Amino acid sequence: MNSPVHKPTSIKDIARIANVSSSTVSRALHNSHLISRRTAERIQSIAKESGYSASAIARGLVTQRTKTIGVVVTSISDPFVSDVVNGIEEYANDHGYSVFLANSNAEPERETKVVQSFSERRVEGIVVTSSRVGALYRPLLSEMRIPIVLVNNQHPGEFVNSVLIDNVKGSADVTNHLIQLGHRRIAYIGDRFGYQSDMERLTGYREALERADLPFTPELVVHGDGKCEGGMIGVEMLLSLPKSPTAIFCYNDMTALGALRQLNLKKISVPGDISVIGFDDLFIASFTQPPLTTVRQPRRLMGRLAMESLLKLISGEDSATTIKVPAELIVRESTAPPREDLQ
Amino acid sequence: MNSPVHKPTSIKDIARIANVSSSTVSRALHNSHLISRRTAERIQSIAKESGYSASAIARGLVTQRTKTIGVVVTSISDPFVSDVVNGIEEYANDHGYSVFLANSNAEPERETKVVQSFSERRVEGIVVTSSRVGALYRPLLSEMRIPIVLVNNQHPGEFVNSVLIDNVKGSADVTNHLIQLGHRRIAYIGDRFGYQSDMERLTGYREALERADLPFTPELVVHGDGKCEGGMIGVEMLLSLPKSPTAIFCYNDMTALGALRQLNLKKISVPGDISVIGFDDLFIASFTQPPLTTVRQPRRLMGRLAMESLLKLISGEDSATTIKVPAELIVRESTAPPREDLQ
DNA sequence: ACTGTCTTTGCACACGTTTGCGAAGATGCG
DNA sequence: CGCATCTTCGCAAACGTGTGCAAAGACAGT
Repeated sequence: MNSPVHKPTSIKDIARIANVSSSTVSRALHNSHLISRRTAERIQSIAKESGYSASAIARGLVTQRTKTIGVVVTSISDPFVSDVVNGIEEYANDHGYSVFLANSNAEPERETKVVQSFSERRVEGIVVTSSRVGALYRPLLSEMRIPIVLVNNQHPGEFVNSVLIDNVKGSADVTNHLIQLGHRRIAYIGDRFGYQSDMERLTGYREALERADLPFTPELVVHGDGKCEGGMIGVEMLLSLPKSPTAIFCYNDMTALGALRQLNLKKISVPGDISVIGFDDLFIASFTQPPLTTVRQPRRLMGRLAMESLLKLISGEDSATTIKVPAELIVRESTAPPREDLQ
Repeated sequence: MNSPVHKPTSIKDIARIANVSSSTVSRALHNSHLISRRTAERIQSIAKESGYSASAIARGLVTQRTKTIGVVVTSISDPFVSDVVNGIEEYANDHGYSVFLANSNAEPERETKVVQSFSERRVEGIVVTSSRVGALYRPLLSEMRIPIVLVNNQHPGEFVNSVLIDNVKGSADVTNHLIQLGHRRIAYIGDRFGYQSDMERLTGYREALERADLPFTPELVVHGDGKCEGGMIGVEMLLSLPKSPTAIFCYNDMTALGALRQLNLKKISVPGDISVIGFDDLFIASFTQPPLTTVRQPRRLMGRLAMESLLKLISGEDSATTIKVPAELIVRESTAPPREDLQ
């Protein structure tokens, strides 16, 4: 009646019922060829009707393989992160792995605590997404020898495997798209100074200009903050130039959102007067006014690739240390040829 | 050099170094009062410098407590879900629990497989968010006696604990807000027929009308699909009425998004000609044109409450079977008094 | 009938930890 | 000094499963 702890049926219980040894039961449940079909089926039916559920922890203890991995994220609320985790979980689950999830909230001490916990749980691998504290993993990694894969890490050291987006190529695609539309004065609103992804996107922008024999104009590059406010301020700065740009490439969609809002406030038509383009293809990008041209990161794919890479590491293969995935330009309605009188 | 599997140092290794028994080491690491301070400190320092990491699985095997819980979600990519999970993970982690995450993709067979996996992993509890297959858990629940908490489940059976949003109250708040602004013809664009949350929101809407002595007009209630398209079609239907409503209450923000889009297409001003209001307070709600008045669900709080409830169940307490959390009206710029000539 | 091979099963140990119990030593009290 | 109590530690069992090895039985070949 009131049994607070209900002991699940074990392999020994079944052995007793079937009148065999526990090792026979273990083998029968694994369809070992060492057991005759008759007794195997008999044991399996007993197991089924007694509601047997094998203990993964006992198995893990003896096999030394837990079939679990840990993923640590800054915040699962971040839409980018949750999509990546979606891909990781899917791939992991399809390969018999369960995943531990932990938020770090970008706090280093919490991050170490989480990794320590994963270590005690004997996860076979770890994937870290969007963390800025990559260096922190070096001692832990070498000490406990757990394979680690980073995805879109801000400071990917050479010592770990990682999958990351091809920022340079994606950014060049954006710029080329604008150039082909006829734009010649193209601005860039970046993130805060020093972020690797921001620098890479700036690089792509400059390379594309150079290839098209267009001049690089330092005044057309301003810094935002990766958020809405930065986009608004960035636009304000660009509009105060003696000659405004005809197109604005924003570091990410949030920045573009701010840019759109500020342009709307100023009664400047998009894309009639100025074209705007973002990066990330957040859910919101297709619902702005006008729908935003942007660059899509294959987030779920990146998660799957990270997990695939991790499984290779676990099985002992030396997989490629870094995987670079292509970004995809998504053309919507916020970009158009420049007004003729402004060209 | 090439040791593919690196055995972590165990309690026995430390015992050998410290020249004591393994049980002494175990107690020393737990700061047991059975061990003298001197030897305890000696052992702890040895453990630290040898990089010892206790095996949670071995511990779990003997203590019969894994300190893990499982959370199964339809999709972690859903912003509602990811916020709830954020709250769950935070509360769980603060109480020493690790969480397994698994997507069900709303596929029943995958859901059972996942729960089976959790069972084998000997999780101490399970929380399920936004699932429609609640009934599926009854046999599993009774069979393996694992505490389960549901959050915002579509069919919360009486047999499980659950935390859910107060749809009726939130919906009544919305309707009252519109009534106080002076609206008398208020429309409702619902979800597909038969969903519990939709029916509850409709109930709140009707109750508020009744309390204000306003008539309930069946033509003003149309069905959407919980998505953007449903909102667009719903608006179209409402505009074809002989007398259009002056305000539209949408089942959720996505529906409201569609409504805004369609109204914009028809050159109908919001909130000048028609007020629009949503439900959920998705991230996007503050970025629409105009920013959307809506109802906020305290998603992280719901996650924390679910985990708190689950921990009580695990410790044997009979916690309240259902927790109802209040929704909060967020007034932005998509609602205003009706045009005087339309009142 | 003897030997050898193949099939099927059980014994025993291992995985790494916790914990009840007993024992040894230290200490206190009369 | 005798005895009781307290402190500190080790022994051994247990958790539930997997697996090498031996053994028992079945069977075929000579």
